[in-house]
Amino acid sequence: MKTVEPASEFPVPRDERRQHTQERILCAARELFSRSGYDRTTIRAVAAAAKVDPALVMHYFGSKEELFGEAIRVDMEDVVVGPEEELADRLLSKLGDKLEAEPDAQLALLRSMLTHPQAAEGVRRALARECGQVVGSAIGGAEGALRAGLVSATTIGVIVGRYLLQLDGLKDADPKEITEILRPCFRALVDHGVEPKKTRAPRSKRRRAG
Amino acid sequence: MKTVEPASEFPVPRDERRQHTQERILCAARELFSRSGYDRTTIRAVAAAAKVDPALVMHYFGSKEELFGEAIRVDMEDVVVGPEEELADRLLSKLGDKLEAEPDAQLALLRSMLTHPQAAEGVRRALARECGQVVGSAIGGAEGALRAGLVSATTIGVIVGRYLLQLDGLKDADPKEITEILRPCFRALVDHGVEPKKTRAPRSKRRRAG
DNA sequence: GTCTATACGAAGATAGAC
DNA sequence: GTCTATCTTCGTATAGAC
Repeated sequence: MKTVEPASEFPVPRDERRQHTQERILCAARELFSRSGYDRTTIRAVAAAAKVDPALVMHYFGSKEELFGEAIRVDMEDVVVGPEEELADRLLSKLGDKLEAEPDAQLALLRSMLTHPQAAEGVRRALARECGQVVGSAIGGAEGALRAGLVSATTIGVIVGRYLLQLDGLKDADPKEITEILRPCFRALVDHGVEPKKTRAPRSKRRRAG
Repeated sequence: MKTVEPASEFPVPRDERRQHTQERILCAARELFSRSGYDRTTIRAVAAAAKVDPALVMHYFGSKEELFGEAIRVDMEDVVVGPEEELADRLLSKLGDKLEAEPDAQLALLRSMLTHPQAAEGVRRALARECGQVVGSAIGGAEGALRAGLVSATTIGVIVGRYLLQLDGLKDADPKEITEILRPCFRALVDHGVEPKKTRAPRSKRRRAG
């Protein structure tokens, strides 16, 4: 099979074509990986979806693992810092973004996170980066880490529940409404030792530090 | 390979042996399915772990799919009902049980829920059964379903984060502490239209029904 | 650079000996 | 009832023609 080309009208730069082809393969790979997970996605299927030869996929990416590695690479360089008492809202806002966007790139990662070690590691890293700020706001380090873990767990649970498990009340819900309902939860998880401002004190009894 | 037997001292009832062997296979299957997921678990590996011949596994269970179906079957007949204002605590209590127990049977189901449709359906059903009570407590049906979905998502997120993803602050945490920190979250999610008793009113503005 | 053909291995499933 | 041997299919990966 040959890549569709307009016979030979005028010379398209090879590098451009090549890059375009690679991108199409990657796009197809993301699509299939995100839909079926790593194991059930075959090189052949990716090649077919990208309208190229299977061997070409191997030629470009070397192996299925490397293709997967490229497909799940998602640049996450947008950790916004800010006042501590707004941390919960910042995290919620980021969750809201993901709920609006249907993050196709991230779904490939999430779909395989339970069965593919590399994907699991990627998720752990992404979560640690995003929710890591929660740790610092703790009184004792251990509880801070736990709270960060719970924020991570909630975030993952919502995205997985919506896009992957497609839970009934969640899959068609309005992202705005989701984040609004979750706001008290995030605040309760994040704002513990922090002085309450417009939010009421989340807990009645204090916990000992350490 | 033969199943280890004491030469032939006295006749062990065949049905008993058979049942015992089946149980050993199922146990090995659960172990492997929960560790590696459906796709990466092979009949051969299950047979080896159970110290039986691969063909015997097929003989007993018919196919890999059916074996999986048996392995993930977990009787969940313990939906406790009770006063509505304690619903959040009941749900938390059940979550606490799962966090204490390391539910080996359920992990097989959870591990494959993102890549195996049958497992996904099983999880959806289990969650709906457990968290379905939340729906009824809503003012408008849609928001109730959403809240039930969010409780489900949180629950799944915590268990997945602890046992499967093994998130740092979560994997070694004390279950008691986890549920205590989550309590305000569950209350905020569940107790919305409900008259607050010992818990403060979770929201200030009312929502229109329908 | 692109594609055809194929090697190589592994897995699920089956047939039939004992 | 239990196990050996094998069939079939399908996956990744490679070698080499054009």
